[in-house]
Amino acid sequence: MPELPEAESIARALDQALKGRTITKVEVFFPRLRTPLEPLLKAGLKGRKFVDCKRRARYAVAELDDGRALTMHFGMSGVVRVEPGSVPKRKHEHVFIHLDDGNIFRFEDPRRFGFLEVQAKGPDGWPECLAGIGVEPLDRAFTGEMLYAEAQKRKTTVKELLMDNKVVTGIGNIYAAESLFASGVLPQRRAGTLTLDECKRIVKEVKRILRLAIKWGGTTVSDFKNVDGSEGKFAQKLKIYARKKCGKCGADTKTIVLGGRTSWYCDHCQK
DNA sequence: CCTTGAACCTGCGGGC
DNA sequence: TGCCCGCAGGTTCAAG
Repeated sequence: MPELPEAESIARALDQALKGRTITKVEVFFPRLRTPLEPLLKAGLKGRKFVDCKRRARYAVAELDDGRALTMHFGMSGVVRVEPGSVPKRKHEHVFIHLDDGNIFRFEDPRRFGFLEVQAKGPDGWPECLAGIGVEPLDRAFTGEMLYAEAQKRKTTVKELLMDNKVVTGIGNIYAAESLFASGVLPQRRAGTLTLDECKRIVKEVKRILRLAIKWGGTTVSDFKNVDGSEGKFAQKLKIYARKKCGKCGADTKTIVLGGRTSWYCDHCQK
């Protein structure tokens, strides 16, 4: 599923496709995703206009002209499209939001781990469900010093720390693996053993890889599609995730399960 | 507090 | 051909 680069690609595309469009009808074809979908039907969306769409963590937040926001998360298998009504409904498309230009915003999600709700905005301008999440990895506040301070407090591995949304948001299984590989740090290293220099290197690589992945439209492993239907081209740039051979030295990669997730590494290139 | 493991789902590929 | 198992970009909740 979409990690930060995929959510960013979706949010940017939706900003273009939805901005200024008025909602003419909402249809729901399944009772629930992660949460029930009835409230969406009863939210009074007809006649509301989209103002813009932004990303926060792995959420895309489409703001409405009444101060509320259509807030979405893509779970493991969520795909969003904006297509004409003439395109037949796919099997796992659970929500249609019809627009005044004849297009339909469609939310497809086979595994239904996704999230789609109309939320009131809190004092910080973001929907209430986003309160309490960690720092944005591309923000200036995410520094080597900050990561080092967090690492000192914990007994977990560095990979689990990078994937902890309460610390830093949006880094999932793919980009944690790629960032640690690029940093030369083993994913199973205890966070408390990291030096400040290593934390600085990890932060630098996280930012570089996320920016690069955004540039390539994210990573498609199997399900993910951009709003225009294209695949995430960063899949071709992966050096370690789901690879049999290390993308740098060519040695056989190894895996270890950390926090319940398969973690790929090269014990020659990472220490 | 923190850490761990299970649960929520469908689809796909591999082994038999 | 079909069945069973394990696994997949995430998040949340209960239990220790």
